[in-house]
Amino acid sequence: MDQLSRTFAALADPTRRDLVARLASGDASVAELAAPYAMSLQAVSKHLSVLERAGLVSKRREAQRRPVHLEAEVLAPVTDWLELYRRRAEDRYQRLDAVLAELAADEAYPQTAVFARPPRNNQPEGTNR
Amino acid sequence: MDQLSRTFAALADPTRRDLVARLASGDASVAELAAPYAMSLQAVSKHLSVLERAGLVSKRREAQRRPVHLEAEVLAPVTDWLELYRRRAEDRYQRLDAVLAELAADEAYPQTAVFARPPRNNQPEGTNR
DNA sequence: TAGGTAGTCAACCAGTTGGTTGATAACCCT
DNA sequence: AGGGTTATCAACCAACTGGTTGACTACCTA
Repeated sequence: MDQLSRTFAALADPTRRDLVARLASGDASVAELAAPYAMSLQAVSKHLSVLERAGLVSKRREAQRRPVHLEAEVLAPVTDWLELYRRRAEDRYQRLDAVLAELAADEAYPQTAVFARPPRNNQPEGTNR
Repeated sequence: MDQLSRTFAALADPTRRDLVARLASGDASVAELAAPYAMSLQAVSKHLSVLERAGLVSKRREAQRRPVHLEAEVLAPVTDWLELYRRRAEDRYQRLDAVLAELAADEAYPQTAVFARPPRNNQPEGTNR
């Protein structure tokens, strides 16, 4: 699985998002993190492993404790990806408005023209999971 | 499953992200979308259903075709969530720098003090899946 | 009206996920 | 040395995911 997929997948769980949210205001041990939830410590530990494999979190060692630290930088590529396509779709929308206005001014048959695009041929970054 | 989880989960797959990327530059039919991939039309149709349940995409009806349209607005809450915690962690990091500088100026034992936080007690938005 | 095209639905399968319990490791403190 | 904490590891389980194939529906067109 690629990095971006791992990050999105890691954040696709309410408990894990809550962990990230809490870690944003400071490091905490596994037991501290686990306390509020109605699930076993092991389950929380697993959630933290998922976050760790996604690079969202790191643990250092301090006696028996394993203080967890949020690595917030890795959120940046995710935001970038989202912004890229949000913006692109928005731009296209505005261009569409312009095109429609122009068509209306000319003579115009409806939106079918907008719809016929040259077939693209890009592969996804990696199709397997 | 909550909305945010559905959206993150929908984007946690390279094929689905590629679909979103391609749809950002214009609507397309299911067959058009499926063409580049080495998987069945049904598989792509399933991916589109996932995107649709997440609200990222809508289909209209046009003869036999089902042109798919990207609903880019729903990306906004995701970006918002990410930005909130990225920024919060960043702020804390800078505050930490300040604190450490001050401690160093005073006398200071290491970062253990930063570590002891009052135990929080918030539940995640919904723990079940 | 018959046939091709576009798409969905249903059943199935292997692998992953999110949780459980029990055992074990590593460390601090008497 | 022994006991209590903190955390991980391992085995297990039910539910979900991402893919397959086959059958079906809906529509256009000759």
